[in-house]
Amino acid sequence: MLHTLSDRDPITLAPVVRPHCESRLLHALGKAPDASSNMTPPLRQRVATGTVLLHEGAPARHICVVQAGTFKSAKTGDDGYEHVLGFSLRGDLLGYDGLANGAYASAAVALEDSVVFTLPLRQFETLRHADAAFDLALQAALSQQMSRAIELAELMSAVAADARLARFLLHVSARMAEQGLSPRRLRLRMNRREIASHLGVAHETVSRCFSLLAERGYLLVDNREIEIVDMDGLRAHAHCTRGPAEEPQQGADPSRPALTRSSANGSRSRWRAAAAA
Amino acid sequence: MLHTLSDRDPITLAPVVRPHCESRLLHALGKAPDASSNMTPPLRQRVATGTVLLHEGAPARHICVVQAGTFKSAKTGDDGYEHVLGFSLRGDLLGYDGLANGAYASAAVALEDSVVFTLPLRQFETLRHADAAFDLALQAALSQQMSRAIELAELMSAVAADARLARFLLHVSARMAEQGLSPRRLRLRMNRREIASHLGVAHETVSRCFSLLAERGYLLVDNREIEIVDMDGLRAHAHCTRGPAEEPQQGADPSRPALTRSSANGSRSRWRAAAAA
DNA sequence: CGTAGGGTTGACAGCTTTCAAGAAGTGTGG
DNA sequence: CCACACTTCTTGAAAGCTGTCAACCCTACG
Repeated sequence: MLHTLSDRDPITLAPVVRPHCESRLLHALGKAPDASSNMTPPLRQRVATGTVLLHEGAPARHICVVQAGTFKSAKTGDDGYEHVLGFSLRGDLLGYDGLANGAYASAAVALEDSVVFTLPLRQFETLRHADAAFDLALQAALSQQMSRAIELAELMSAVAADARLARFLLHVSARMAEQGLSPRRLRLRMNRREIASHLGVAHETVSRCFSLLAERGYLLVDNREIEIVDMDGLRAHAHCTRGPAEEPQQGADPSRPALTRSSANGSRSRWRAAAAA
Repeated sequence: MLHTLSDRDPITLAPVVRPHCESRLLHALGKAPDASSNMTPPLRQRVATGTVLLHEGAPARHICVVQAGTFKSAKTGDDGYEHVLGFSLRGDLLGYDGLANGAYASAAVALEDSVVFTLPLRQFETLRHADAAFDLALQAALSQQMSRAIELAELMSAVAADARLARFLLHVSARMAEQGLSPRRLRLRMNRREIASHLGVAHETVSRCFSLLAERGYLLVDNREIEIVDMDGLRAHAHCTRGPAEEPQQGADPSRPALTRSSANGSRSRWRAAAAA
């Protein structure tokens, strides 16, 4: 169930070359399209769930921009442990870490069916010098990426596991909002183990923290479907550097009965939140 | 004891404008100097220990390149907790995270008397387009920075505190080696609290881990003077994702008596390592 | 229908944090 | 030069949280 793209032939699944792709690339990078597309258009490439788009350690020959979908960036240690560095959405660059050493420093794996623009490095350089708009968009994307790296470093810093998870969810929520989606209803593309690896905790702990945040009344949890019902509460919980968020009054708020036990019964009430008892 | 540079007048301490500074900048960025310096030279600026070179949240008007010395990048939370994001040495860029949002995402503070090149953003853009060598050097530095960010994210990931410290020391060692300095004798420019913040642990834990690594015979520790005496052992200790490095035989190796108790007696034997008892 | 993978929860050992105190280093002023 | 204050570093003890091991439920899939 895990496809891989050969390094020699990175366009394996469904290469679709379209006119005006460059404008779309610029759009994906967050800039208004530029009419001066006199370059050969970049390749638009579909990537199926589970596909390894970039292999860690492989010679870096391409730079990719996520146009749709979700990727995880991961690095596998000598002991086989996979460390998830981050998740990439529309507009994010993949493979840029390969410029320095000529080889990708991390792998990129599609977590859902996705679409990327693929630029050979040579074309990448050419584009940068020929198209000012592209260069600016790139520059901005890079800087953004850098701030995001900082933000994510903060996420993993000296806090309790539940606060980390809260920050992670707020981060995801913010990115959803950036793309015009609902910041409250999240559909996580990654499993618990990947979240755990990203946050630097055990996957069981992630599970427990989801339960805790649900108990507190901040979330409704149904597997990967998350609904944030108390954004401020979640934010408060995320802010506490240490300790359980300065005495949350009582364990569970009686005024907010909230549902419990995932998938107890049918249709819509599969949410997990707090035990009424 | 904490100087700050005004945002309006960033050249406060000892502005020294020299000819051919651009070549030196390129050199600092890791590239061979280019003879075609027809630009106004960037400003070379001395920064005293403790000076805040870039203020978090301040409008981003400059990009700096570290020419000599050490800086810490830090972000202060709403609760006043300072999170140390990383340490910057010669060739590293400071302030690049400000390009995206127009304001610096993190502060940069000198940990020792240092020297930086300061480029106004406008000049920065001009330089990039006019000087291909500069642009390439910048690109490489950015990519390097990105890989470094990944590396550091790895450092903080799901491992025990002692392994984190081991990784951190190996990281510092490698950077020292990059600059032609000894990879074994390290002179840390940051205090325990800053290391702790960077690693995401309590500063007491850092202290204890130093003691542990010294006990194991990997290090000699005298405050901020560190000597790595068993690089392979340290590396092995850093590699273990979890657990105390698969049974280190016994607590202390009798064949390596090693010194103990810092500053017990005079001259050179102030190293701390293992209790002989 | 059986298997495999994902998610949740419990129990316990272990590590880390926190609180507290002491030792050592640094800088200032008398 | 010494005393003093302040910061940094180290160490101890107790409490808390997290990791590990294990079991269970559910869904997807062959």
